[in-house]
Amino acid sequence: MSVMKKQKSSYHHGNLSESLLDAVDDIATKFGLEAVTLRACAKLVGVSPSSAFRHYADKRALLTSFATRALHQLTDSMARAKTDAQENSGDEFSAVSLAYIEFALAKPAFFRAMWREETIYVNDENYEAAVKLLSSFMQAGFAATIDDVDPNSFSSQELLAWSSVHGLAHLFVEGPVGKGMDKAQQMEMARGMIKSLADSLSSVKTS
Amino acid sequence: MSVMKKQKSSYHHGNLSESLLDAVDDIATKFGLEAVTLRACAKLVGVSPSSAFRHYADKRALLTSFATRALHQLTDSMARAKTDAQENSGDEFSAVSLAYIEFALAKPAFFRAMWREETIYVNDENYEAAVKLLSSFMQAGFAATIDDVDPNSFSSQELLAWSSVHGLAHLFVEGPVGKGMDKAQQMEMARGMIKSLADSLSSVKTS
DNA sequence: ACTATTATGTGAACAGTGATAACATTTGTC
DNA sequence: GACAAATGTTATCACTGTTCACATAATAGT
Repeated sequence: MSVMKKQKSSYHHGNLSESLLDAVDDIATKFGLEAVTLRACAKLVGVSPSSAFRHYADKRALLTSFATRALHQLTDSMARAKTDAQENSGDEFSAVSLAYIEFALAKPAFFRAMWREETIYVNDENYEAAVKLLSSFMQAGFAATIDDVDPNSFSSQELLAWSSVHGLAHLFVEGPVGKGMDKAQQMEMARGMIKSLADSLSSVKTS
Repeated sequence: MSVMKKQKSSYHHGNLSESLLDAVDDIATKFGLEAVTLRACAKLVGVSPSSAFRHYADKRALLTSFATRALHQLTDSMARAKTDAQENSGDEFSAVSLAYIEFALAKPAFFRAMWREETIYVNDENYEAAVKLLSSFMQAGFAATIDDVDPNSFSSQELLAWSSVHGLAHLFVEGPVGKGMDKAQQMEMARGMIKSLADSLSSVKTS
């Protein structure tokens, strides 16, 4: 749907830069990130291959935009989980962590695209802002200031929290963990790990 | 050195399959994993591009072998750290964990190559065996049986340990954590997180 | 309303990529 | 020494990202 080519003028597309991102989305979802090719995206949108360069300096810039969008999707999902937990008086930290892992399982190609230094421009300001916003949510359970989060000033506990949640997500997506399992089993595994994490963090806190 | 072309017969190379892995090593180290191209490897070894296909079914098979070798290098490094800790009566678990992260920082391209489902054959038996061996070392601090480690039967605490160490390594290599820091600072950060991890695990254990 | 300028899309090319197949050379075996 | 298997080469293929000259459309200035 979102990738449909505009029929109006049949020359100017009208919204190509965004539609190309949708095409990356489609192809990455269906055939994996390695299958994302500039020509395939252009064909899917119904446009000539070279037209992409009017909107993105190169393929890497396109993938950077896609990664940025994926980061925002993940952050939105975490934000939803957080407010849900607040309303239902659940554990915010667990809810946010589970959302992180659930996203990786649901959209593995997106998760891969987010963290790939060699294929995106990690110094792009939008990308950096998206990462910063995301990382702030992993500090949410620690009453940190949401604004102005510096990935280098994480406390040991906060770093442990992000690392473990991120690490499990990555081991699910790229590694051997939970390989033959279905999503429900994997999420059960994640719940177990997060429980251990939350228990240990609180026990450290109160000690 | 290790990539040098044999001058003896000048037709048959003698040890091409291994030398190609050395070439991947060299190029990945110097120019990153994305720069690893079949032709570049062949040229470095001093051989025609198509000769690689006598030893590897395709590029993905070559990268799988390389990933497997990298996994063994990491495992060796962890094993060394473990025996060192034993001899010096240090903390085995911390030593092994630090070796994991140190490897990722020293050889980021190798670490990337290890965990990339779309560019290697994750069901290759040698790769699977190497992963299994590696994962067993992350259970080392928990007095688990070293043999016959099943990545799906990790306890919550064991999973937390592997996930957090792996996650931090990955956030260092592909993510925003420790970006402007030098290796010493990054390792200090890692020590902090591992300390938090070890503390919390032991506090859970004894509670 | 008409034109000039800018924005956007096209077509044809380029070098570099993984891969294949027919051919060449060496090594090993009887 | 002949023959077969293993190993390396050459030529070629389709496909990739990218560029450049050109075509078309949208917009601004008068």
